[in-house]
Amino acid sequence: MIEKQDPRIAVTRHKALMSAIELIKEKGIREVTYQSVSARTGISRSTLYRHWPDINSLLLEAFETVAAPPSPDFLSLGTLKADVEHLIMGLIYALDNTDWGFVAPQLIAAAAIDLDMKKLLQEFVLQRLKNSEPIVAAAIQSGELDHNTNPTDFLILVVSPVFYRKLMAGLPLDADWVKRHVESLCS
Amino acid sequence: MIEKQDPRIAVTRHKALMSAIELIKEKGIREVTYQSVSARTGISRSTLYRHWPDINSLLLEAFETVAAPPSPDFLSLGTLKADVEHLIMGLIYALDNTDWGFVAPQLIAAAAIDLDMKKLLQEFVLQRLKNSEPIVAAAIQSGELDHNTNPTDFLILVVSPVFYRKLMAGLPLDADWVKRHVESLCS
DNA sequence: CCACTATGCAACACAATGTATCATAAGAGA
DNA sequence: TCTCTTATGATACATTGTGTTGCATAGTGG
Repeated sequence: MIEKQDPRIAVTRHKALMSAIELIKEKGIREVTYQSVSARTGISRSTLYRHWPDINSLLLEAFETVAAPPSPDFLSLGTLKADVEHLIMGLIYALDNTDWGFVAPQLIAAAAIDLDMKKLLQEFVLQRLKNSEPIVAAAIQSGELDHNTNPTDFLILVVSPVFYRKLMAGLPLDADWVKRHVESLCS
Repeated sequence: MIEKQDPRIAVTRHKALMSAIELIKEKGIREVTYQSVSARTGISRSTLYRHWPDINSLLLEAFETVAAPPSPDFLSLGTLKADVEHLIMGLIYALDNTDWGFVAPQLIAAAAIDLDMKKLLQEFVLQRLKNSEPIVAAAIQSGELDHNTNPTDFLILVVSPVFYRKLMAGLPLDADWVKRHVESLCS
């Protein structure tokens, strides 16, 4: 049973959330205020207060919007090496080009402080890992991976260096590194 | 040539920075204001403004204080497996028990926005990796690792899953996992 | 003891927060 | 089309935080 409601609500909420995401990306959560969102969107402050009782709830919903459930479709490319490379290339692209990529470090920080944020981030991350599990299953099937390989462990071994290099070490994620990395995991 | 200066300055700066670190740990950088630091320390706002012209410079120096250069001493335990396990256990301990551990996610977020923060984080991370390179060198010497193993690549493979599990996936870092992880990298 | 200066205090203009009231404009239903 | 409902915008207000300044005080070094 879907309640019919004023379409203006959806427009207002969407505009405010998009604006919050932009602000998070560009200046960090410190700069996300009722004032700044109001100024960017033209939505009056009083309206923002009506929709979100405090800034944290607005931030949480903005993060939720970005961390929408990813597509679970999977089609093996034939070899483990190809599948892993495809997974990594997709991740690198996402980190450099999508809202999720820019917002992720801010969400990591928020998750360290706030339990709701922590839950949101964890569920998103675990869902993504789960979506990639067929890669491991296929490789076990074909004998490329040992039959008692832990899918989560293996996938984390694949993706975690990407985050580490990008968010912490500031090391390049170029084709050369991808090749080395894939080689070291699928030999 | 060391300038002799009023010892009160050092006391004031130290108290303020410690307070800022506490606030970062507990509530995130959003809550670090001249007001909150002043309230916690008893230092008057005007004094804080004299030492740091804006909040970002205070935050940066607080992060610098936490990310002090780590000890570069290394002594091999005899086997690669033992050295890697020691490295990981130390990292897990630090993440759970030191200022650095609690502040790291906030610094990751700050680094994604601010260039100075980025530089600070990267230099710290790269220095830590460098400090652990003797582990790889010793293992190559003993034949436990291939002679053309890239030290940085290998060490990132070791430590990045710790950060991923702790900061993103919220997965346990218990003895069981450490054993599995070490086993999968040093076989 | 004196000169120096780091700190604390008070005052200020200004901006942001959080709340409330009222008028208006847009959508829903007949 | 007309009316009822309600989401929004405008305004006002008390409160809190920011950024700055001037002055008094108290601790430091010579």
